[in-house]
Amino acid sequence: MSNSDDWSIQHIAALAGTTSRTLRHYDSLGLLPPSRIASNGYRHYDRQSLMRLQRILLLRELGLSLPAIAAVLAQEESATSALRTHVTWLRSEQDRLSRLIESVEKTIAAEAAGEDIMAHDMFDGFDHTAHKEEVEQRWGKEAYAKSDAWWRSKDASGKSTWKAQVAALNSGWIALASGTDAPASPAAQELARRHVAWLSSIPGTPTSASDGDTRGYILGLAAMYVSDERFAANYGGTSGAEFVRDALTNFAEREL
Amino acid sequence: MSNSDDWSIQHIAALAGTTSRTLRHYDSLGLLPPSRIASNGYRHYDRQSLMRLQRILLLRELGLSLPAIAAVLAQEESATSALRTHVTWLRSEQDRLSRLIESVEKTIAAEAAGEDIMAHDMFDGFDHTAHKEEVEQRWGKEAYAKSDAWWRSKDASGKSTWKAQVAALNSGWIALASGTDAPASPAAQELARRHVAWLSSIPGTPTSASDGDTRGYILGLAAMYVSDERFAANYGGTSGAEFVRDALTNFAEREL
DNA sequence: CTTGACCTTGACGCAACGTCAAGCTTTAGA
DNA sequence: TCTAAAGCTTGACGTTGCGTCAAGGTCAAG
Repeated sequence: MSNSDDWSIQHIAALAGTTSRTLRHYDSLGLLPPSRIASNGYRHYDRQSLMRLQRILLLRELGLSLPAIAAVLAQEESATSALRTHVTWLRSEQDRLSRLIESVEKTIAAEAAGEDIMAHDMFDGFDHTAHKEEVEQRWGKEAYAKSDAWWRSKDASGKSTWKAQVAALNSGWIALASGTDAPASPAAQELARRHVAWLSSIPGTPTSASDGDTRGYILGLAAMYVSDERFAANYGGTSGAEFVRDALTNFAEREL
Repeated sequence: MSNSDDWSIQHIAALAGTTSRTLRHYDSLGLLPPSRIASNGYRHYDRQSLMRLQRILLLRELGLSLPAIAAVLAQEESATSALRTHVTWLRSEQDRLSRLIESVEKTIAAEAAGEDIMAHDMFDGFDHTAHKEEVEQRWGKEAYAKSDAWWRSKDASGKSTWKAQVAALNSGWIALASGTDAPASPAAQELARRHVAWLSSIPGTPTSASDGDTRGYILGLAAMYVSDERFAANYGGTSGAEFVRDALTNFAEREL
C-alpha cells in the first residue's frame, strides 16, 4: 500500500534506460499513455506502464518499427509471428548488404585494375579509339573528331572516373552473364538501360532521343560486341559478349 | 554542331533512369546544377551534366550518402578511399544485422520453449513462486501476497509476454557469460541495468528509487542466483550464474 | 483560343526521436 | 519567506532523400 507505484517521467525513464522525450513521443503516438496525469499536467507511470515500456523497448531493440510494436501489443498479431516476419526482412536486408559489398569491392578492384589496364589503352582503346572506323563510317569524320577531342580533353582524374564507370558496367555484365539470369530478365534489362544511358554520354554518338537512329546504332554496336574479339574479351569471352548483345538487342527492340 | 547537347529535365532524367524531382533535389543541394537555365526558368542539361549525374547515381547505388558523393566529386577524397571507408561501414552493418537476427531467433525460440517449460512452472517457479520465502522473510507476507496476486491475475497472453521478457534476459546472460566479455564490461553492465529494471516491474520488490534498500535487495538476489541450483540452471549452470551475480553486484555497487 | 504536356517554386510527409525554446511548478536552501 | 535550481509542460525545427500534391506559368498542337 505504501509502495510507490507511481513514478515521474524521468524516474521511469531511468528505470527503463530511456529518455523522457521518448516517453512523451510514445504518449503522443498513443503507444504508451501515462497511467495518471496530475492536475498540474505532469505525467505519472505505474508498474503496468513499466512493463509495457519494457516490452516496447525489447521489441524495438529487435528492430521492429513502432507501428509494428503497437500491432503486437494490441495482439492483432502474435509476437512470435511478428518476429518471424521480421527475421525474414532482416535476412533480405543482409542479402542486400552482401550484394552491395560485392559491388563496392568490385568497383574498387576495377578502379585499381584500371590504373594498369587502362594505361595500356584497353578500354579507351576499344570503347573509344578502336571505335573509330565504325563512327566515321556511320556518322562521319566530324563526329569521330569531336568524340576524340572530347576524350583527349579530359584530365587524368576525368579519365579515371570515366574508367570507373566503364569498369562498373563491365563487372555488372560479367556477374550477370555468369549467373542464372536471362538476357531478358529485369536485372539484365536494367543494366542494358544503364549501358545505353552511358553510351549517350559519349559525344558523337546518336543517342539523343531526338535522333531517330538510336535503335540502329545500339543494334549495330551490340552485334559488334560479339564479332570483335577485343570487345568480347572485356565481357569474359564470347559467351559473355553474347549475353550483352542479347540483352541490349532486347532492350533496344522494346524501348527504342 | 547540330548535335543536341541540351536536354530538358525530364529527358535527362529518362536517360539516366531517375526522376526530375531527384534532379531538382540535386540542384537545390548544389550537387548537380543545370548547365543552363533558360529565360523561362527551365533547367537544361548537357553531356557533362549527364556524366556527372551518372557518377552520382553510381555512387548512390553503392550506398554512399549525398554529402559523401559531393565530397568524392569535389575530390576532397579519392573515390577509392571513400569506397574503402564505405565498405567497412557496410560490413559493420552486416554484423549488426547478424546479431539482430540471432537475438530475434533466440527470442522466438525462447517463446516457443516457454510454452513448454513455463507450463511446468520453471521460470515462475523460480523467479516468482519459489521466490516466496525470500520475499516473505525480508519484506513481509503482505508483499508476497501482493506479488502472487499480481501474477495470478495475469491472463494467458500476459503471462506469455512476461515469459518472453524473462527468456530474452536469460538468453542475453547466457550469450554474454559464454563469451569473452567480463562481468564489468559495458555490455554486461547494460544487461544488468535492464535486469534490475525488469525486477522493478514485479510488485512487492523494493526497487523503487525512493526505497533505500534496493541495493541490499539486488546484492542478496545476486548471491542467491549462485547458491540456488534451480536458478543457476537458468543461466547455464554455476559458471553462468556467477557471471550474472558478478555483473549485478558490480552494477549495484556502482549505480545504486 | 483551348487543351494538354511540361516546367517552376513551395511545402508537407516519412521514422524516431534529439534538441532548443519559452514558460509554469515544485522543492530545497539562505 | 523569498529565490534559485530542478523538473515538468507544449511547440516546433532538424535529420535523409526524395515522393507527392498544390498552384500556377510556358509552349506546341489542333
